[in-house]
Amino acid sequence: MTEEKQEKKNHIIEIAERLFSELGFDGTSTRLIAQEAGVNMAMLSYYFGGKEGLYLAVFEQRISEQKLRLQSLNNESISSFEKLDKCIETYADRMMSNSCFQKIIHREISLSQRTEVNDKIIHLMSGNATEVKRILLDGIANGSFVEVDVDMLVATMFGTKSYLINSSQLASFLIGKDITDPKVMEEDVKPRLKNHMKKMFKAYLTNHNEENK
Amino acid sequence: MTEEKQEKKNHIIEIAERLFSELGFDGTSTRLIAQEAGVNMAMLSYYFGGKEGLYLAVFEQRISEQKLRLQSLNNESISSFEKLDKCIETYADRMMSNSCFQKIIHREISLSQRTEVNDKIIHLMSGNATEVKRILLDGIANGSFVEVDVDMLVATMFGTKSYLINSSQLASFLIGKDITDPKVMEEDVKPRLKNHMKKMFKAYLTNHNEENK
DNA sequence: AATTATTAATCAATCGATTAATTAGTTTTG
DNA sequence: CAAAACTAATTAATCGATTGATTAATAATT
Repeated sequence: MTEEKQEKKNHIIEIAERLFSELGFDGTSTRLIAQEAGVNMAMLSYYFGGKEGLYLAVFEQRISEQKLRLQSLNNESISSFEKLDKCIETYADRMMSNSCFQKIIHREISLSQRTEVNDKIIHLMSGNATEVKRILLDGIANGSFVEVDVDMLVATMFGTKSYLINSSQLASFLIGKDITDPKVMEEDVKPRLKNHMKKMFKAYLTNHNEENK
Repeated sequence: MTEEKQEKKNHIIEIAERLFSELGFDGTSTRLIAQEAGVNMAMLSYYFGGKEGLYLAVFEQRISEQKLRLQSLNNESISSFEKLDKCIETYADRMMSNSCFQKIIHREISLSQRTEVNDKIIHLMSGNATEVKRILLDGIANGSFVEVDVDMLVATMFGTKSYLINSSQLASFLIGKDITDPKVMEEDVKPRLKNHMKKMFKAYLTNHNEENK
């Protein structure tokens, strides 16, 4: 059955994604993946052409879901502040789910090898960064926002979220709760992150009392 | 010679640090380390007891330098704003150097294994986070700062810097320059990061016009 | 002479990948 | 409709390569 086969492939991808995120690419053996997925090791090559192919399949699977709908957001006729808020909202919602994939992406970026996967990631992520940057630049151009270092502000936006996901052990210590617990993440961390980002960005982007120096 | 031996050990550690940061722990073979360092492979076990021991040695080497002198800063009798500025300054200076080690640390945290190394990192990094948190809490307590979500703000501080270092490929695209170039990093990125962080933090921590809702 | 440092060679273990054989499922054919 | 032929899916076993580690022999230093 075609759909049955696809289900099995998806199951393998799901397992592989988790293991890759926990153990890294080199740290995850095909034997372990096969064992955890409950399939024969040869199936990985049969389905995906090998370990590298499976790794790529994980990205193919997620990368479409991952594309933020910021382009359409940027075309809406709403204020720059509303765009920014929606952007923060969307990003936080998206990023908190599939944290496994986020970890893989982040680790893959920090290494500088495996160029095929790397190129895909860079293309995807840089596209997102560009959209956020445009919202900020537009806001500055139409006078809604004060002039700030846009690049650094984008780094702050992505970096803050990234810290909570990728340094979850540290963040858990900082907050005093186990961030990896989905309930804590959803009901505590996510709302606080959204609120924090919105307030801080607004305060910074409307701050007029330090024009000199 | 004891010092000559120590020099050789340090040289190996230096090479290993770079390779671990570029290729990851599992992705770096002992043969490659020995080759790059120009020593026999057996020397790694002879000196460090094995690959894991060498990995630990990298941390032992760096972890002392890594400890920020924030405790003393916290005892100085200066304003909360000055403390915060100095904190940002110190952190940016420290973090931009030895970015290799920073990458290793970050990757090690995002994985959740290799517990001995992990514990050391968590202990070190959480200590730093606590100090920054205290500066912010003190500032709020004495009325210098507006009440904000301190934990999230600490995440922003560490996350922004982490983004520039660990996602340097993305950040380079964002900024339009090669961040990995030390000259660019020192003369462009670092000053901008410091300036950005100081202004944003100040704007956020002195913002009084949105108390409602 | 005795301890330390260094080398080349080799160890077992594990890696990803592939093979040949077997089962299951589908299609063709009488 | 059912037997045969064929294709796809799955398995166990094995492949060569590479891994980290260790050995026994040699060189250097004390």
